[in-house]
Amino acid sequence: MDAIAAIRSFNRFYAGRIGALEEHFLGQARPLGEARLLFEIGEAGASISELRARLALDSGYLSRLLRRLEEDGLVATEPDPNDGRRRFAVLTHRGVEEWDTLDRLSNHQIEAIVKPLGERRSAELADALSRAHHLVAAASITLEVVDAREPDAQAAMSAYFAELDTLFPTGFDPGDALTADVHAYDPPTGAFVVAYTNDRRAAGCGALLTMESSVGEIKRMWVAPEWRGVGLAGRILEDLESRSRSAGHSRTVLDTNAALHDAIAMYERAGYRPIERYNDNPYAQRWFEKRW
Amino acid sequence: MDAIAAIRSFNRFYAGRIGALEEHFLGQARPLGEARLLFEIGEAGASISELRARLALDSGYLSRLLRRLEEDGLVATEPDPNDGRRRFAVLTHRGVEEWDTLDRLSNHQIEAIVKPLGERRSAELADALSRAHHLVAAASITLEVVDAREPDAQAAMSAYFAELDTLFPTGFDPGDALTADVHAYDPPTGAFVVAYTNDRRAAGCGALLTMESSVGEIKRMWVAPEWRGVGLAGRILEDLESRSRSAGHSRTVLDTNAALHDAIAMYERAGYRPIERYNDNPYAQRWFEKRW
DNA sequence: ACAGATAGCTGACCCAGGTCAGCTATCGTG
DNA sequence: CACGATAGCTGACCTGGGTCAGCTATCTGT
Repeated sequence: MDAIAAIRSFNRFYAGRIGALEEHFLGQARPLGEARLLFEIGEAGASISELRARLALDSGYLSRLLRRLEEDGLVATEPDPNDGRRRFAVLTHRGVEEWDTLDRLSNHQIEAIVKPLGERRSAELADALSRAHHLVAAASITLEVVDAREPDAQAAMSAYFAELDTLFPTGFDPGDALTADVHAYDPPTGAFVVAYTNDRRAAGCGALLTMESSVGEIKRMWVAPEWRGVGLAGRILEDLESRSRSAGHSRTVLDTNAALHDAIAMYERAGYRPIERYNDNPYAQRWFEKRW
Repeated sequence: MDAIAAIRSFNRFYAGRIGALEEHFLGQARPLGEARLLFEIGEAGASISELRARLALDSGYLSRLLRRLEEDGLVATEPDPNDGRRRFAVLTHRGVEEWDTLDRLSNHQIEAIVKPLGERRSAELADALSRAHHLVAAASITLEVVDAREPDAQAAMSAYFAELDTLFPTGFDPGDALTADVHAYDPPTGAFVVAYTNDRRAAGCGALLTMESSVGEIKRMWVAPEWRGVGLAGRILEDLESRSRSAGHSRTVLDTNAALHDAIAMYERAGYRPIERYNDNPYAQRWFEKRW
């Protein structure tokens, strides 16, 4: 794979250049671990357990780091009023000062690297890195089966319906779709899949239900606008199809609105073929199936 | 700066995702330092001093790492036949095997990250990273004054002349340009500047000489094809101008061939204005000056 | 009210990574 | 041939990062 070689060469180069640089300068004022922790606490503060999760640190190790920052007068901890076991860490005035210093230094560091490029090329660099960032983030989206009544699932479906409402000439009325209908997506005969980003935000969803014993129906296929064009819909569809196969279906069907051109094109690319109307969905003008 | 924010956000994300990943997996078989060293020795082998320079390691530390790899039967060292003080490290058969394993693992690791993207998006990612790589590499090019008789300078000029030869309708005959003429570039009245990449390869050059006591002349402005379009010529020109100012000149002049459209455009952007012919260079059709 | 779970802390310990001074063998130069 | 410089090695030492077991205080569910 050429892509892999490119990524690896980038890694080696970039790690040595920028990564090490940042580490080195962060580590000169105080040990890296402490600096990172200081950064992570930030001006908003954070609960200890949150920090432990975000930095993936051992609880003992984190305790010690915190105590050192406390001794240096950069951080103060206070018990959580709602739960006496938990504690909350905030930056002191001096902590904020050091945070600012680190932040400023970090900016200068990057600026120094980028300065020779001039404004136009810097913008190009930023653009290339943003694209790479977005693509890697997209690649690390994972699909999980959740209960369709859960907040994440409900939010995803709501976003989907809101979008349909603006897209369809007649608008869209979800009716019971968020509540009564969702039992059809319960395993083992159905599934509601949410696509989660690295930071646990829903990037899309899709649902499967069993129409007849040998027929699965795909519904609620949706991808958040910021994650379109990275093949996520295809991944969700594939996931639902494999669940359909596991459920013993011999084919999946789906309906869609003529206004959803991209979706239709995607279904066709995925091997779906037009069939006759199989339901009385007032918003559907096209029906598809895929056999295996 | 928006660019800086983008780069920092990328750094944080990327370091946590790919960087840490690579480190972690490299470090599981054997300590990271050893793994890196193994990688760096490579199938071609390397001299100890080379390794020390490339990995920026303390000589004692490197010695110890090497000895551990030797004990594990992965590396063998042999004295340099030409210089009894120096030693050369090569991978043994088992060393090559482990190298291959690490290499393969590294590929799989990246492949796993990239796989969900599909081929087209992977290629896009690779493209974005290559562009970023190239831009950062361009930004870290440094300018150094060298003796024009040195190999690097000679090579850069030769490449320049070879290019002129293909570009000019009449071809180009350098005459004494590589030898007798270069004394004009000797400091303090002149300067020959070579642009070095991170890995000490010449990416371009430029020269300054003193025509009259108050007039500097810019010559031998050249940028290697792979480094064009990143503002390097502008940097070299600026550097030479500042040297000209320091030398007490009140203006710089230069000549160029009408075929070199990009160069002419660059000179104009940099503030150069057309003047009358000031020399009898048979290859020049345009003459410029810049005053300050 | 009590058992078990949870959050955070402490002590003990380990290892990789890194630095420094000093040693030996060899080389290049006058 | 003697001198200083250079390449590499060894010993001694330090620090940061990290793990593990066990402790205490608190919370939650029954």
